[in-house]
Amino acid sequence: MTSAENLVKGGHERSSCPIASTLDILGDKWSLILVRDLLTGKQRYNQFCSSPEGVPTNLLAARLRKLEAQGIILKEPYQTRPVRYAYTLTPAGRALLPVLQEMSRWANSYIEGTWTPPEAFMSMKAKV
Amino acid sequence: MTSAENLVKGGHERSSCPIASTLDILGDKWSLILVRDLLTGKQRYNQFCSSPEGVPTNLLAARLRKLEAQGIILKEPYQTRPVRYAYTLTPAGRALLPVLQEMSRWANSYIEGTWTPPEAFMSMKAKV
DNA sequence: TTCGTCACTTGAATATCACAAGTTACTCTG
DNA sequence: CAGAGTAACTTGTGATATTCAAGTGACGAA
Repeated sequence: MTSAENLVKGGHERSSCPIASTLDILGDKWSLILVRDLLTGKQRYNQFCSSPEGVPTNLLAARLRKLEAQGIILKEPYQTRPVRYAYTLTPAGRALLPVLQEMSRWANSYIEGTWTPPEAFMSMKAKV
Repeated sequence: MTSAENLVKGGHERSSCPIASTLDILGDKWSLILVRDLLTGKQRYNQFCSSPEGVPTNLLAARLRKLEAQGIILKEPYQTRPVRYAYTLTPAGRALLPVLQEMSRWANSYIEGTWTPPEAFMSMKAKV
């Protein structure tokens, strides 16, 4: 059972369709890229910046803010002096793993030239 | 094995990551809504228009064109006088079913108020 | 004191979006 | 045959979002 504090905060959904609602929250070019990076161990602003897709830094900041507000990621300082932040996935964020795995499977089958993710990623189980 | 004619035509991908490549093709607010409608039996322009999300007609036309160009959907006249068109999914399009199923599962667990899709949809197998 | 790094902001140009209205081709009704 | 209706779009306009480049502030190291 999913308790209330694990729920994502949607804004103004277009409909109650689960697919449409998911897209309202994650349906853009960058959000799921960030979730991918977080699932594969990246935690810091600079690490996201240096992913091969090259997210513009203002969009990165905006997306991180939005995903945090929605309860998909968590921002915490992991040191003071100077203060540095680590971003991590909430249970809701980690639960997106199967979506990304299916996307990978699809791309590997239907888009030429996509690399196959590490076996570790494809066989990973979301521990929520 | 997937033969060449079943492959999707990506434009200029940001990277060879299968997730990023998928998002380059489908990472917007409307494309997967259309795939959902097609998977659930809708075939015509007006039917897409009347989905509860209310896609603007200019975007609908643009997305249909794009998805057709990418090889995810097929546009065929199903009658002449007057000519009327039916849109259907290609094998690549049908293969997106598991992605949508996982999105539904995620939304049902983590977004409050989403309706659960018909059992028929959730247990459907993509016959590619 | 100057340099570099991290984590962002700001600004300007461009692209995309939503909303409303119009168009074309045809059929159907009276 | 005039007028209304429907399907499948297209066009125009203003708002919003995205990209690209550059700048900022806090700190730490040399």
